[in-house]
Amino acid sequence: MDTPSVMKARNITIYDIAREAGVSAATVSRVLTNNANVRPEKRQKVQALIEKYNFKPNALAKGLSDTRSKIIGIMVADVRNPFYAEIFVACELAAESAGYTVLLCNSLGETSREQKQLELFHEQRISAMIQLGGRVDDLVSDADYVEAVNQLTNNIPVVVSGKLDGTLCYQVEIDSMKAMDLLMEHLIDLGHRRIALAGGRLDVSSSFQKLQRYKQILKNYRIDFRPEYVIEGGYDYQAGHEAMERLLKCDEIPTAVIAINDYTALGVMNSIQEHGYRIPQDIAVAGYDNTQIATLVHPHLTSIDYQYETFGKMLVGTAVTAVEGGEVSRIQLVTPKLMIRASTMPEESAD
Amino acid sequence: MDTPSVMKARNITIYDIAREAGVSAATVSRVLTNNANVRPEKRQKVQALIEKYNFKPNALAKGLSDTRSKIIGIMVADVRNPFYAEIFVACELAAESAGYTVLLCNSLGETSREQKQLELFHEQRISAMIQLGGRVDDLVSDADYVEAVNQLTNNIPVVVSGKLDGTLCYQVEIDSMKAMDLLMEHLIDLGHRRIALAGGRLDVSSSFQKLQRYKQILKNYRIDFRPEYVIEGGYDYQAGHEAMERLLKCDEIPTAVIAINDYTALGVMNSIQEHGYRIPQDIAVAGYDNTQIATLVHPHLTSIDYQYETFGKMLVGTAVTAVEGGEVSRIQLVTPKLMIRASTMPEESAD
DNA sequence: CCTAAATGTGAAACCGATTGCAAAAATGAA
DNA sequence: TTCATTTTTGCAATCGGTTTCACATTTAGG
Repeated sequence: MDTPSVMKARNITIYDIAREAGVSAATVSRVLTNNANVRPEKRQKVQALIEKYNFKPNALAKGLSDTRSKIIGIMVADVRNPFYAEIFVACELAAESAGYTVLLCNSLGETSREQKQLELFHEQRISAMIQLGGRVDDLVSDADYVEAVNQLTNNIPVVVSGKLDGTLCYQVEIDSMKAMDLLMEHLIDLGHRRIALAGGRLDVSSSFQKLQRYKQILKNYRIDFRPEYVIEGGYDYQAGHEAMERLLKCDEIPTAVIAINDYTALGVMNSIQEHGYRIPQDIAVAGYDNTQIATLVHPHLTSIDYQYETFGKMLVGTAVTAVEGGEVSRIQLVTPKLMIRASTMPEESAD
Repeated sequence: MDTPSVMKARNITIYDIAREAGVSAATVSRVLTNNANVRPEKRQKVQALIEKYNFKPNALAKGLSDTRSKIIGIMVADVRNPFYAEIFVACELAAESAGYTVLLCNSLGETSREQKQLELFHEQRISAMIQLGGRVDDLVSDADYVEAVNQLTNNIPVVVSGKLDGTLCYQVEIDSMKAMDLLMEHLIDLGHRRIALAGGRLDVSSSFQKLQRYKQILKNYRIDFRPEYVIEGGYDYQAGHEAMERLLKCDEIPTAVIAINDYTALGVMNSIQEHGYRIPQDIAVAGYDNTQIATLVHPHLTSIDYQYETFGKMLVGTAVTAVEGGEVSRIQLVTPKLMIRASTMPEESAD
């Protein structure tokens, strides 16, 4: 079945424009890059033709000649997690205004995929890489992976959120100490003294840090640390539900629970409600990430907002500045914000 | 501050390999592309050097020489919507095994962004485009946009889900008739006769189709259509909540509500529960999309599963086949599946 | 009016792969 | 051994831009 009418049109090139304008390709290039000096009349003529043919310079050719594509590779654990989706969109917007394109990859928690994605980035000759979650957040880094990332940092800037020891990465971190401070102070101000933590694996650096700070704050307020109030687990709904089931079996049930993220918090909340307790009157609940879920549940969930827009700008800004040879500090912090909602504030629950 | 030790290493090329192996670049290329006939000993030697230097062919150069990058551009309305996130991941996996890379863009519902993304895709010389949501799902297509897409379809295959009249796009659709059938039959089997629809805008083709089918089924079962049971609105939590508030004011309150998606269903559920009604004993609720939310809420939500893996495979498969000159039918359907959970089945609520 | 400095322009090299073509080498048959 | 094949191989062109460099043309200054 032939389709004569649907003939593929060859993409028009800088030479086509040059020929018709009666100038050289170099001149067209100068018009494109804007900065060089071209006689106004010629510039006009060329620009008119560019419009006329809807000419768009070939990014491949451009990338080939300056040995890098203007693409920033972003690797996240899983974009189906709203936390990463928020960050991705923030990065996309930031990259767009800097004239870069972003390439998203999901590592899906598999080291083999992570390695493969690195190769793919290499093939695409990306300008910089941003990585969040996955390997970079493990407390003990995988030697092979560190090696691969190191090789990458020799060629391009790599920006990570999370620790990746032994590499020359730039770090943009959420100030998780500060986040824990905000939550704990909020709860302690409300009179809570029996505060539990639910979910999170301690071999993940961000979760580990949260626990450290939690202990520190208890000490500052001269509140005894109770090991039975720290329930390790995963990062999903189930983890929260299971954690709460165990907490409800404690001799003294906690009066407040901080979950590792909003999904986990939801599990905690459902467990509480199933047992007939009220939130926040009997038990207050708070989460992390301030995803859409926080305002979808009942009561609305107090959560830590990660300032995605700012975060995205800093990630991409760091990458771009480094690519273009500017000075950027190796490590930067984003200050989180506490979003107080009905799950910790009884008087606000009449929403 | 100079960093002498962090000298950027030039990427090694096919020529470097060729020189050291004592062969021509063409031979290395043949080894790379595998298919040509190269003497085994030379092939060995070349392959060893490729390993040794961790050489990865430059995708830009490759793309330049065959005038297309092996990239599939995917444009979705907003990846923060779990529905699109699921599809994206499915497409990513499918593309990966076909040897393609996917480039994700969010139109965020702005026509101007959509147009700009199209230009960006053009510059990147992508092999194919997949579009979901946004303009392509409007019942009345925007003339400028159709023109732009048409121009694209002259050069590369465009696969859409949703109607985009007046273009030569390939269509991969969820069988939304079938989806409505499944939901309605399920509810009617359970004895429901007063079934309402919540959320969705009727200028969006998928929503419009759902309504058409809904009416048809009512007619088949000789159930009267009640206009007050169809509450138009958005696609978020709020829309569901507001819709239910209105439905609760009807003379005869519906005994079942079908929401336009899971978020909206959640709004409906919360409204019902706030008014002291029980789900599903007093009012049954069902949603669309079968996102993670469906099993996070209480009771778990009956929803339509879009078979993301299959869907992604078909989208990418169509794109790839078309790119490579194979035959694909212009329009294909994915059959959805009903996920029955506690929000419609009282006996299953003891989960 | 003549030179010096500033500006505008094109030819050609280059970026790193693929590929058609022809030469060279290996193979086989006579 | 020789000639006809078949298999391997390398040369050189191509893809579509950017950039350098040298030359041409203005413009300004004395």
